[in-house]
Parts: sequence; structure tokens; C-alpha cells
Amino acid sequence: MKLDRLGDFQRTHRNGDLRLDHAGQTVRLLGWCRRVRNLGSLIFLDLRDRWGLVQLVANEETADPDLLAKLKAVRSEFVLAAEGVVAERESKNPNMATGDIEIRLTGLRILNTAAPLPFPLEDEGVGEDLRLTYRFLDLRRDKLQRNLLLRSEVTNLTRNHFRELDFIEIETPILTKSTPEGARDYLVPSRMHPGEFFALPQSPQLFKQLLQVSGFERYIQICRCFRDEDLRADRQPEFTQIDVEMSFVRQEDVQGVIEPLMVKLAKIVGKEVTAPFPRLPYRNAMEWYGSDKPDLRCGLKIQDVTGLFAASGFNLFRAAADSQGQRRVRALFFPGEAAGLLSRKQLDGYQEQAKQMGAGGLPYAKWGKDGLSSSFKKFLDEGAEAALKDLFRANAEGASAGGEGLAVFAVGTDAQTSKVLGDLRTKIATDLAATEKDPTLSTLFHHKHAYAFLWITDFPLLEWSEEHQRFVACHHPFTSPHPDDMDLLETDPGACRAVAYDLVLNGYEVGGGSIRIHDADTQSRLFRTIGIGEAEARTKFGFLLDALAFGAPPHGGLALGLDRLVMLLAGVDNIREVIAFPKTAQARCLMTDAPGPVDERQLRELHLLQDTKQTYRVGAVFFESAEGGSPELRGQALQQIGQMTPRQAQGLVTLDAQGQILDTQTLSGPTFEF
RNA sequence: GGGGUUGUAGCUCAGUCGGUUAGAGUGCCAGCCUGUCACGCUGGAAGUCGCGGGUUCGAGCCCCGUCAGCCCCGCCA
Repeated sequence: MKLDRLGDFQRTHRNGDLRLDHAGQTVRLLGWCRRVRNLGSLIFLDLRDRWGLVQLVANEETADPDLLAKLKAVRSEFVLAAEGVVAERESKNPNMATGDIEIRLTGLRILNTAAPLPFPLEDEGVGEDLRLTYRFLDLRRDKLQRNLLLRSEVTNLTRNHFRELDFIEIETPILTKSTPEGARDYLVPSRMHPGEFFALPQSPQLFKQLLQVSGFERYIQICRCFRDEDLRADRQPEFTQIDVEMSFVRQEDVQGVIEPLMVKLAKIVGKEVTAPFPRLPYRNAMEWYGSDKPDLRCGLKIQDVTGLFAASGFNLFRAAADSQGQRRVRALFFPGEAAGLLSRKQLDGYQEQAKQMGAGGLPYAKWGKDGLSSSFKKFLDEGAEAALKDLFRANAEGASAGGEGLAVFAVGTDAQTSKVLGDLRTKIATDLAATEKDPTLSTLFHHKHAYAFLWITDFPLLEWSEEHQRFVACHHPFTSPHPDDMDLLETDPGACRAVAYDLVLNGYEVGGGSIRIHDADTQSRLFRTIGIGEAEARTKFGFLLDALAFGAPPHGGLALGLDRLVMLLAGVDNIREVIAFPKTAQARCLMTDAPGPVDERQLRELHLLQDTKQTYRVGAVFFESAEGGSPELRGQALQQIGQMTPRQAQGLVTLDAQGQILDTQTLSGPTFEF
């Protein structure tokens, strides 16, 4: 098809802005054809641009024949420039912003055609692999357009927020140094320095601290970070962080600039949240909610019921009671009729969930219409049964139910029971909220539309790593120990708290930060505690230690996960829905098919090619030797090199498996030939 | 690294106990149609049942392997 040129065509209006007020005006519009409806001698066409949709119309009796012919050739997603007169519709469409009017076409340019799309833009249920393969089409869909628009509003609002507070935005390097602690790095081979690598930043952590030493007291950056770890619904290998660092601050000061930002961001999507947010020490979060990122839309707390089974016939539980606190029996009590009525099948489902979390099973007790039933009833003597019923009644207090409910139990170490019950707490509560008739109970289970922000504070500074057989930093090794726990650094490192805090929203960690160590002594003590010696610390973090020695101010900050935050604001449950070009769970881009192989020339330049083709670095100084490859290949290389002058041999020689020279590259001196 | 789940027409899916020529809706193509807006009506084309192997007289269906998407555990300072 012959295409028309855009030429001097000037758009006069955005499609979604046209109203009855514009009637009689001649307008020029641009966009994509969403759909044509050809009624014979009357043709309708919906024209879409970023801002909306408007109906174009042409009538066989009145329209120019050339224009009609052109219009009949138009298919979905053709790119059009249209000229026409705004007119009131004969039959209006109340479901459309522009439903009162239509454009009577006087001119039409077909700027481009479009093949039939591989999937419809209107349907929700299209396979995600297909959507990701044709992401540029997927992004035409309303929902993704809205999500990316929201994302843009969030970053704008964030920048304005920090600018009003006198923050300065500074960019930090993307090509940086690999850090041994923490996540796996994405590495970038260095061409200039054979065998050496840059790392993409997991976060600009050290740079922003150094900027504090430089005197940029309030820093912000919206920056890309990279972590080469396995993905999840809320985790991508490449993600965006709102990175904040401040000098002369305490924890509350950092929280004090973040909270009003969250209030503003929530307002964009019509949610009212009030600051300050609750502060919950890590220890309590784990005890009550079994999680360091609890979803406080559900208020239920985990309870310790170890004592209840101290004299019980149920060995599993009694053994825990006898373990002097090593192991405990912990439980969740869900009050209400719906909880007491949960079917065996549903309970089996929860048991599967518990097993996936590492539990052996899921002991439960249910008090329904037909009395108390339990997976371990046969082990319960009268006293224990009565005690259990008392607990049910105590947990039903304030609710309309008379003791009905469900209790699920976990036994084991605190870490084990927290994991199981922390997971089931929100799962079961969410399910019950959907079925429970008593409205007071469903708000106890799950305020579906609420935004529950909170801070988790007083994280442990260190944890024992079985893998490394030493203590490692929970947050990062620059986190300040709690001033009250400073002495524990040498005596009981595992008990030492950190001045670290996470911002949690609805069960997601949306941010985390800390007050940093700002004196070289404390930093050295910490490195010593986690088994990083003086020399190693110098090599890896020498620049930081230097900086701390030259007047580093007390400082601290925080980083927010922008993608996750926007995901929650957009009300979607997958981070890919708020990223224009995301990776799959296997860390691939289905659209570009990255990562992909590169040609051998590139590998050789980067000194990465091995096996059949081996790059030897030779030079006059070590004329007699070559490194790498098999002994035979080395021998052949030396033989060939031996026929050269030392000057000629100075360079890189690439050989194939037969020892033939494939490629040479001089490191210095003149180019030589073979 | 491990567990679960899905894969059939361009798309979304159905496909009985293993049994004849694998279906529907939608999209696409053609024709008709003056008030549609998920236009309607008529007709047509469209399949490597993810891929490979096996069992069987016979496999979309059963078995083994493999690839890909999704979810979870480990991992994510």
C-alpha cells in the first residue's frame, strides 16, 4: 500500500480532549486506528492516541470517493492523520469521554499500515510470554500505559519532594568495583585490563556515603541497581532505587523525610495514610507476626502456647516444652464461624503450604458447630482440652462468635515457627476475610484496601553464616551498631542490634536504611568481627577507610524500591507490570532475546575466549614462556613465537586447537604480521 | 540447586475410558449492510496438539526425557 506523508500536517487537538463545545470546528488529529466498523455506506473508526479515543465517521453519500476508498483500506492499528469537522452524534455513547461527538472526515492520510496483531489489545488473559515477546504492543494497552504514567508521576513527585527539602541529585558510576559481601554481582569484563572486571552496582551505597564525606549533606538519586540473583514476582535483576543519604541525622530524621513522601504518593492513588508510621522492633515483629515485613492489614498475632502442652500426651509438643526454650509451640487463633467451618480440603492446602515452608505438617484444632475437632485430639487429655477451649474463648473475645474458630500450630525453633506461621497468618486471614460474614472479624483479618505502612527497627547487626563459618552483616557491613550494644561487638556479636530500619507496606519491604559507621575505629572493629582482616579491608574498602579518616560526618540514609512501590500503588501483584521492558523469571528478555552469544572477536578482545582458541599473552620479557591453554598448545605457540624477534612476539597471539595463529594484537610497539 | 503448575488454530480455551476426518469463540480474508461503538449477517482459509523418545493394533490423552512461561523454597549485604 502506498503510504501518505505526514508532510506539513499539524495536530490541532488531542483525541480525548474533544467535547461538544468543539462542534463545528475543523480539527486535525493523529493516532492509531483502534477499530473500524463498516456498516456499508457508513463507516466508523475509533482513533486512539496517548490521551484518548475519538470516533471518526464518513458517509458514502456525502464523502469524497477517494477518501472513502482510503478509509475502506484501513485496518486495526494503522497509523492515521485525520482531518474533519466536530459534530454532535446522532446516537451518543455515554461510556466514552468523547461520546457526545464524532469527527466527520474531510481528509485522511494513512501514515503506516499494521499487520494483524499477535494478540488483542483489549483482552486481559493473554499469555505473558507472548506479551513480553511483543512488549512494544503490550505497552499500547491501557493498563500498562496507566502504570507507566503512574510511575512517571511517582518519580516526578519524588524529585520535587526532595528538591523542596534542599536535596541534591548526584549520579554515581554504573561501572564500579565488585563488593565481596552481599548479592552476586553482574560483571563487566575490562578490555583494557585483561582478566579484570567491573561490577554493576547492587546499590550506590559506598558512593553516597563518600558524598557525605564530601559535604553534600542531603543527597538523592533515582538510580538503576543490579543483582544477579533469582527472580520473584516482586524482584527483577535490574531495578530502580530511590537512594537517599543525609549527614548529621538520627534514624528519626531519615524517617521524617520519607514519611511525608509516602503520604503524598499514597494520595496520588486516592489513599489517605497518616504519619508517623508505627515503629516495631524486629524482635516483636518476629514474635507477633513471624516476619520482618509483616502485613499489618491483618492484626492477628502469633501466640506462644508451649506451656499449654507441658504435661500433654502429644510427644511432639511436650518435647518442645521440655527443650528449655530451644523449641517452642506457637499458634495462630482465627476466631469466627467461617474459621470453624474450614473444610478438610482447605486445611490440607494450608498443610501443603506449611510443608513448603519447612514444617513437618500442620497440627490444627477447629471449634465448629459440632464441637472441638483436632488433628491431635487423641493425644489431648481433659485438662489440655479444657485449656485449649479457654484459649479459643479468649481469642473470640470481642468478636460475636462464641468460641468457634481455627487454631493452627507450629513447633520448632523460633526461625522455623516464624516462617510457617508468618506465611499462614496472612494466607488464611485473606481467605477468611472473603468468607467471614461478621464484618468486625473481616477487618481483623484483612483490610483489603488499606495501606499499612510501618517501620521495622532494631534489626540484628550480624548473623551467623553456616556457609562462611563466620558472622556476616544482616544489612551491610557499614551499618552502625546500636550505641547501647557497642560492647557486644566482641563479646556476643549475634546479640548486637543495628541502627537499621526497613519501611514495610502491606507485607512488602519497600525500603531499608541505616545510620552508618562514620569513624574508622568502629569500622575496623566491625570488619574484624566479620572476619575481614586489616589487609583485606584495605584492598576492598581502602577508599572508604581513608574517607572515614578525613572528617566523615555522622550520616545515614535509606533506599526505596521504586518498582515495588509503584507496583503497590498501581494495585498489581507483579513488578513486571510497572516496568517497561522487564525480564522473565529466568532473567531473559523475550523481546530482544538477551542475553545472547557474542562473536569470537568480541570475546578475544575481552580476553574471555578459552578452550579451543586460546589467547596467549607474550612479550619480550617472558619470551620463553606462555600462559594458559594445554601444554601442547603452549608448546606450539612457543615454537611459532620462537621464530620471531622479541619485538615481534610482544603482543597477543590467538591460536586454534591445531596451534595455528588466528589473530594477533599488539600491546605496544608497531604492528607485526605473520 | 529444589518443588509446584501450564503448554492444542494468530489469540483465549474445550477435547469424554487411549479409538473414525482434533472442535468452539474470537481474530484474519471475501461478500452484504445508513447510526455503529465487542456493529450485525453469510461464506472461507487457518493445526509440528511445545520438542524428542517410548508403550500400544492405535496416543492430543499413558510413561520417560527435554524446552519455555508463571508461582514458591533456597538465594536476594
